[in-house]
Amino acid sequence: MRVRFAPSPTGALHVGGARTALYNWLLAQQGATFVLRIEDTDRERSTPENVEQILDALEWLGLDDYEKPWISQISRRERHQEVLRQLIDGGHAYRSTAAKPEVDAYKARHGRERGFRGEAEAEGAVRLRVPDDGETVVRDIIRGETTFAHVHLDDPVIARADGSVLYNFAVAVDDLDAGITHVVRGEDHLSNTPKQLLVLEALGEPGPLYAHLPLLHGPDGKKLSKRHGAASVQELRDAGFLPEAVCNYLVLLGFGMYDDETIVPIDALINRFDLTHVSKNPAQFDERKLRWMNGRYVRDLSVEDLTARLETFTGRTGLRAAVEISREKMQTLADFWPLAGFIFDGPADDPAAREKWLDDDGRAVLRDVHAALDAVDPFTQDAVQAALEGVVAAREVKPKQIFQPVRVALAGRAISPGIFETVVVLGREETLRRIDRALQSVAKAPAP
RNA sequence: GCCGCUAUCGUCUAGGGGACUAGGACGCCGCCCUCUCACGGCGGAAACCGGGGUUCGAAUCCCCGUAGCGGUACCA
Repeated sequence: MRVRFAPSPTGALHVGGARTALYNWLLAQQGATFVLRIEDTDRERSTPENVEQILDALEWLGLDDYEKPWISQISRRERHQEVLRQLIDGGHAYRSTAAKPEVDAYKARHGRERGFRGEAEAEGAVRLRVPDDGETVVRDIIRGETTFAHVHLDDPVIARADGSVLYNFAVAVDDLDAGITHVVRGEDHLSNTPKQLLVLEALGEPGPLYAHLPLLHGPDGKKLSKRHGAASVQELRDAGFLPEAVCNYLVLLGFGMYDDETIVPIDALINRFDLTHVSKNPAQFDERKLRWMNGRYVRDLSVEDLTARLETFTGRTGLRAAVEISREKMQTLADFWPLAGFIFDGPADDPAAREKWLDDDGRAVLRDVHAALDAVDPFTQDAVQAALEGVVAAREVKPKQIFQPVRVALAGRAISPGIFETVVVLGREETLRRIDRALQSVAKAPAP
């Protein structure tokens, strides 16, 4: 069994493409040979930058154990010309100058549902001759057999007038030469499959087995694109998602497990994945569910691992202590800095929080807390907690009345990791300094 | 227009003639936990597109409609 992933040469890897790659990769883990080929027959759009982006995305996802990738247009020109000549000489294809107007005129005469048939000419583009009778059957593991009657099919153009070949021709010949047995790709290719099969048939070749995956849609039900937010793997990475969560989510988006598990690591998926259980209907990409799933994966990471990833993501170092007290509150890596950045960069500026919690009562509380923490020794979490709870008891108020002013003094906002943990991570000196500063800044603020 | 694919809670899905009072997950609502935000726990609302068949029996099989999506390029 040989499978291949043949993405467009257009830079960023679309999440739909990522899912296709994932399914191919899963098949490879089950024993298939996995081939990667950039399919580019359109004036070499496969720039080194574009190819690198695709390869990077696959590497990030951990799907990079394919056979050495190759680019169709660049390496296959001569072979394509050879097959083209073979088809023309054999009477399976012909040159024709007929374009859109001629095709429309033909259909006006013979009926809208009749496929275009042209006459052989001395020059022009190359069209494949489709038999008038019969049908081409696409054998698909996911959908069963789909039949296309030849009468409805136009003689497809397989090469331009300048001799450069077109996708439906190139992909058929490339798959044939690469010995591909199973083609797993998006459903958008289903309607063009008979053209590819017809090329193969003219060559006397049987054609592979297909598995056309349902398309991915955005929240509005339309094909997923940039305007839906993160539509590419690189955007997902930049948004702070973990590759293992993205893989888990993508596999299950369109693939139903027999049991009811949702969080299934990619390794566990290898044994259970089965093309016959891939869903037939298009799926909407739901970023909220991905966020939830990503949170689960974040919490399963060790503190060391999570710290390393966050240091790469933020470009900062020395994050470990802050990570340890924040990990329960993150869904994505991008959530970390807004939550814990104050530990490193000083309090945030949230006027509403200051106004609410640093009023006269709040300042009185801060003075008590300052005194209490000043006396704590050793400065451990238990001791800090006892000291702060002592203030709560002494003032006979709800814990929140004490903890929130402290939180705002330290973090500058009403949301932060646990207050005892935060105080300990900041240390006595920094904590007291921030409380002093909060008292001063409030005192200096002009009275309303 | 023509050709094709698809159709279960808002979303992802389980379901392959009786086990369906249609199960799980995200999201949503309520309660609990609680120093904020989260996490976690418990509970709840929420679906078989419509119409005909086949059958003792249909979410499941067939047909027709409808809707959504895709293809229809000298794009990939």
